[in-house]
Amino acid sequence: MDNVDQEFNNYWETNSFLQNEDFEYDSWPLEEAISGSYDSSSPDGAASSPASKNIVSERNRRQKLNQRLFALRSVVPNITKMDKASIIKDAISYIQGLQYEESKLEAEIRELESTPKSSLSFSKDFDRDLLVPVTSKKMKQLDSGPSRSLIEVLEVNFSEGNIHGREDSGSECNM
Amino acid sequence: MDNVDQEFNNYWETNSFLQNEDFEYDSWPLEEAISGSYDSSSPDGAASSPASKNIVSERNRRQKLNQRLFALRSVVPNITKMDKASIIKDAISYIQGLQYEESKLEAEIRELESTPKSSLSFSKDFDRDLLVPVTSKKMKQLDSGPSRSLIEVLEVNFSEGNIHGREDSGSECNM
DNA sequence: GGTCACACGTGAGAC
DNA sequence: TGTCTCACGTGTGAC
Repeated sequence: MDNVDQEFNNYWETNSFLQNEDFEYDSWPLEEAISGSYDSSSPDGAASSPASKNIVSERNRRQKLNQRLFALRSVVPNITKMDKASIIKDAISYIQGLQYEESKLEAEIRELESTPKSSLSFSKDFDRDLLVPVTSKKMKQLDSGPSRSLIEVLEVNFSEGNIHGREDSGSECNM
Repeated sequence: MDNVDQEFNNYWETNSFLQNEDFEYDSWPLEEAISGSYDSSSPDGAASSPASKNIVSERNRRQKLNQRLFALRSVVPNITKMDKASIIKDAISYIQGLQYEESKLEAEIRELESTPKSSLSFSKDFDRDLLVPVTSKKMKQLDSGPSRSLIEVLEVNFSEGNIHGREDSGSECNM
């Protein structure tokens, strides 16, 4: 069922070639994580390469975007393809399905909490059976488990500490 | 704090496309409307499409990806920044928030349907206020919910190269 | 021998 | 001043 992942692992070049074990100074603006296979060859003494810095910065940005994309992929339960566009497409479908279902659940709760207990059980069961088989009638398919991937994230959290914290300018978690 | 509220319409170049608010973004037509006056001056006699075809194809792909990204942006209610990485970040946060909230609502419904009416309303309201303060459709943001730091953890996980897809193994422990 | 999808480096533009 | 983000074209590898 998850053979998609290995396929994915072959498909994209899996640019995981960055050693991330550089817990360094608390401000991490940008660090070149890739071992430079090309020489700088700028004999300017304290030569911070003018153009090479841009290159590594760009590469870093690109990598960040890919990581985000992977994170998005892992959050969406059913991904069909690994195309960087299909990932976003599935994510959109999934979001819309969740929104739809959530509004429906909310309406159901609202109705259910303000209902005389006579007709309560009837309408409840009806609605619930209606939306269990598939998420919505407009979607093609989506929605496996409602909240399973969050657990996966949690278990990732066990194995690994937080490293990247950049660009997430000041927002404190409230929990 | 972090509110960098600017006019974001000028940031990216062309945001004209992207229809809104109807589902079904699928299978859009691909068209090329660029000025194809690139002469590659191929030394070969037959100048069919030596490299220019690749160029237009690549450009088309890039445009498709941007379009998907805009679509993703439009379905996420609260977008902080327009950075192509922040869009995905907010989308992930939103998805996780929706998943969490949806499971919560589901549990609530389940509890509510199999509960005598006496203690029903009490526990319901309690649960709702406790962990979903912004449940309604007018929620201010559920971005900065419990799932903010999880994205970073995921990113760390990906950048480490642990992309084997082991993450999808079903585990049902619910917090 | 084609297309598809990708990463890469580079110039431009916006802060 | 520099830094950041972007689109672009090009080469490569996988179907």
